[in-house]
Amino acid sequence: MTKYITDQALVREFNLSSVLRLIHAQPPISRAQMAGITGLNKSTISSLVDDLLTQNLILETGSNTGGGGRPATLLEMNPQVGLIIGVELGVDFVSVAVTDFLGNIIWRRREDADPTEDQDKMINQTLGIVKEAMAAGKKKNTRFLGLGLATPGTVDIKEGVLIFAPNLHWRNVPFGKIFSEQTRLRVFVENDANAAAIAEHLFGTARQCQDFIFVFAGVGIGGGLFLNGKLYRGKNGYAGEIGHSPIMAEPSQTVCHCGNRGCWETYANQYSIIQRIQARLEVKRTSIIPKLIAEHNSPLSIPIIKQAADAGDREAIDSFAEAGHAMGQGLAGLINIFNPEKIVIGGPLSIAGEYLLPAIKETVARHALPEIDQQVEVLLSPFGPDASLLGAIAIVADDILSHPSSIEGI
Amino acid sequence: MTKYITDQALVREFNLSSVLRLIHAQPPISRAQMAGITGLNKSTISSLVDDLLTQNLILETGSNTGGGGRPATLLEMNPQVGLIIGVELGVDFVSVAVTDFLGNIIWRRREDADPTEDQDKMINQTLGIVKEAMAAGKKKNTRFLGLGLATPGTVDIKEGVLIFAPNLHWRNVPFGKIFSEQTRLRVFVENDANAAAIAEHLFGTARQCQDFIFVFAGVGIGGGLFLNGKLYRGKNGYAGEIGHSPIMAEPSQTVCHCGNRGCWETYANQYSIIQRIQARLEVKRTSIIPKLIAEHNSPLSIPIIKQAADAGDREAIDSFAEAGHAMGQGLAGLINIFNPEKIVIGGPLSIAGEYLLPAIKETVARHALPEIDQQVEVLLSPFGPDASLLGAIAIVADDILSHPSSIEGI
DNA sequence: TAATTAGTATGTTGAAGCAACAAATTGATT
DNA sequence: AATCAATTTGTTGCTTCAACATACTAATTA
Repeated sequence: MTKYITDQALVREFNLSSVLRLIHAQPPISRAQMAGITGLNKSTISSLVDDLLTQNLILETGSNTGGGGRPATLLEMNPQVGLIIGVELGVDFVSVAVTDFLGNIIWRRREDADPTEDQDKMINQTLGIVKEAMAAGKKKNTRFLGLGLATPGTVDIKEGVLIFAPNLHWRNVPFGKIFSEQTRLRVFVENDANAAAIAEHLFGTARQCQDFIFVFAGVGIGGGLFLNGKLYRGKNGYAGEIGHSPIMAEPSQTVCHCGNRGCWETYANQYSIIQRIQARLEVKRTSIIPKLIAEHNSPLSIPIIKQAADAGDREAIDSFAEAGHAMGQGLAGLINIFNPEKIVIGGPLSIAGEYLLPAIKETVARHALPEIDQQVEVLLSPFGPDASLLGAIAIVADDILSHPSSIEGI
Repeated sequence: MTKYITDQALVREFNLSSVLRLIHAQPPISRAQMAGITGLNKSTISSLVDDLLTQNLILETGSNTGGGGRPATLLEMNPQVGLIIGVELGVDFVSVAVTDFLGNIIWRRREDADPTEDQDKMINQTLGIVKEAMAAGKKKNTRFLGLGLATPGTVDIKEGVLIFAPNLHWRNVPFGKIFSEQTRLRVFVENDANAAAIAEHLFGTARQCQDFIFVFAGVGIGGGLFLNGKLYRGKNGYAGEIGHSPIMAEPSQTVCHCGNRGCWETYANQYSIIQRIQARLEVKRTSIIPKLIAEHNSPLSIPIIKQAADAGDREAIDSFAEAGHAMGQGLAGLINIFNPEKIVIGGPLSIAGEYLLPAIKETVARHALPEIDQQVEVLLSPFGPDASLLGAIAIVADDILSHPSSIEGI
């Protein structure tokens, strides 16, 4: 439903949030600069800044004695205002991190996990790590601002319930309730790709960016759509299933788990790369990959292929390039549809980004409409495979940036 | 850039707009009901409604003596507040309409035109029709609220300039300047599919709908993306080029004018249907279409094929179904990406909607992810081939709904 | 010392809330 | 049938408080 402005308190909250986001996005910044940017009166800005200083959300840090006139007092975020806990539930692992308010990691742990085995077991394993995280954070002598949880699947973000995650085979899991009862923290739950998109907007490579798409490349290919300056979730929160669009490729398509043939994600997910390598190795044996597999004593994986590519292995490099071309074809379609400012690629596959990106860009340029293609920047997430973990952090920070006075109650 | 709330006048304007849109969307409605819906105080609503009554934007119409208690005074839009002129520049025609504030058509005219011949000539032809429209409107003894112009291509809506229209081969045409100088009216310019989407939201089948996609099917296939309750234009206004996504089809693809093979729009635009019919007629001659072509003494066209289908002609019906299947494949991809509430199909091709829609729905159901497909409604625009003409009207009405006090100056 | 820019203090404006009230109806009670 | 309580709608007058305007002080450069 549409949001209506009601009383003056909401106006205050809105402007407080605008000023805080401005300081967050373009630090350091002075009161006078912000008055210019926002159109708000100088004295109003001063009053809002006073509030934020009182709440310890921001700091006065030095002064800018640039041109003539009185030097400006510069303002920045206060990273120490409190800690945030982020949890990423992956398809075969759990990651937990503790960060300051700016997303700087203070503590982290990652464990393998198997969601198909037992749901309660995996949740308890996660809760165990979270409790360690809290113990580590408590040494910092500050408070926790909240806990964010990113998970594949559809999420009812208001209730904090995972509605349906096909990859985990989970339905209706009340993460919000479970984690807030166990930690006594405010808990936010969000889809992994959506969360990662918010992380890029707040901490990453899409700051200031109103229109971009985060592409989560891993077991499947998912998307976080950040449009008109906010996340787009669709009618029921399913928006962003970009991996099941067809691409133009040779007719011998494998059947996607969605039942169709030709889906983009069947050509460019991590298994497709592994299969491609395996097929190549059966024909040709000049690769160093078999040796690496033996050394690691583990099945073929993206990190191993990456290591081979780093050593100059042709098979590895070519396979990544093939996947990059498939990815580029899918992206070209998205670019035509969205005319985005940026495409940001993250997730497990992005550790091989340096090998994928040239192929991606080349294919995008060939298939997207030239007028639109010239406007878009295709980038790798600075968080790589941790994009959703940082996303879990980001959804907590984002809530505070939206409602600055809410932290009074914490 | 982000919109900042500044002074109380903006809050007033915002709430005035909220109340006006509510009356527009759910008439008739009482002050008390609106207080409930918006959360604004009863007395605030009364004050806002007084303003709108003074401006003649709304009317008190009867009272609702339903349950116990004092009967409510019901409010509706005042269609007579002023007239709107809409102009659609098509690839081979010009349409002009005069409507009241609710989009009811009072006068209209459509003429064939050839944009490739001479740009000035086509603009003068259009201006001529607009002047007739104004003469017709002046008899109604009311004012004009503005003129809207819908055109294929990319538009700088702030400056009212058509940046680039590949189908017309036009670049940098300052429609806003030209038409406001010639008519002395406020002029709004918008892309045809975007305008049509706004028409669906205000007057058509997507009222109240926050997330829907308008599909303009004609010479090409374009999209108007209405997301999170507002139009999404992308970084440079190119968003909505949905027709160049590939679909899964037999490998013998024709080359699209964009240079790629396999584009959705090459399988489902109006020429593709005409070609399909021609190919069938060369093989088989039991169709009534050759007879109809002779009767009309004009080349094969969608209306003729439609007429044949109405008469039960197999070739016509089957060709529409084939196009519908292609359309359904393209829509399935969009549905996965957007999880929209509705898909609304309009434009020239939609006159054959009754023959296309069953095939579209069947194919969508087969190719979209079931979870998402169950949420979407695929509909025909009630305005059919006039969707963009009504769109031109709608962008004027929408501006007034957004800024109710702006009409004081008209 | 003048000019310039940053930020603050004080009083004003006005949008919306609040609470009490008036208006118009229904229905139960006398 | 007349009356009165209950209920819902809409208005009036007063209060609150967020932002503005303007005049001020502060701190720097030339």
